[in-house]
Amino acid sequence: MTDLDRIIHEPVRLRIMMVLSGVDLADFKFLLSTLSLTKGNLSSHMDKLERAGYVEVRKVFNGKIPHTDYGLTKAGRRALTKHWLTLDKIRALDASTRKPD
Amino acid sequence: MTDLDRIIHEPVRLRIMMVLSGVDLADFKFLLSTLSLTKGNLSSHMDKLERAGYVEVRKVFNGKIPHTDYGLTKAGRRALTKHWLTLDKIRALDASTRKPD
DNA sequence: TCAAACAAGTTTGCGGTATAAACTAGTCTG
DNA sequence: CAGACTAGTTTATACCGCAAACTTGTTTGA
Repeated sequence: MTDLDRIIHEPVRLRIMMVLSGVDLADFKFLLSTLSLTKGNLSSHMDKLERAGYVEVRKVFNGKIPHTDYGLTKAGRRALTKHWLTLDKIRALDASTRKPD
Repeated sequence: MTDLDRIIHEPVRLRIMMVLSGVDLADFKFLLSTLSLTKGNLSSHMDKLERAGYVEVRKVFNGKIPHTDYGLTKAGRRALTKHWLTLDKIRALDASTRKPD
């Protein structure tokens, strides 16, 4: 009940997921500059999110230049919503474990 | 601004901090059963929190039996409050990065 | 034309860490 | 006094985040 999904909980990925939740698609460069990450770091996080089934990757060519877009999947949106609910529960733990007077 | 303190962010420690924030002191056994951890796991997390200056450890003898109590320090309470504020900011990221229509 | 610079990511290596199992130091019980 | 119990601590392992180095291909300039 208070179990956090570590795929999403990782600070960088939590921010990635939140940014993606606000748009339909975001490309690599946009995420890179929005979140101030190195390319390697972003790449490996996106890979993890894709393997988890939380983001969908769409690779296309704009003319001759490769371009990568990312978007949340349904499962990703669900998992993100659930994650915040779980955090809310943890946030309420102080009251629920306080010893009675 | 959206930088999370990894000492606190770790799921088990976030729960430990929240439980401690609801009481003056909690002992090892209480935390162990409340959070369903192994002793080794709890011990090393408490060590990390102590080194970070977020919890204070009080070791006493109840008769001949050793007893360990933990409580949040002022710095610990401050850091925990700040952590939730930072999470609130991340939670608002979807709105702030959404592209204008 | 062909080398140097650039673009868009991916792979690799390193340092750090969460976890449970094994251990420690001391106490109680039969 | 041997074996079980208490209350933790230390150790070993397997995983993981991060930046640097690499890859594959394209554009520029001399």
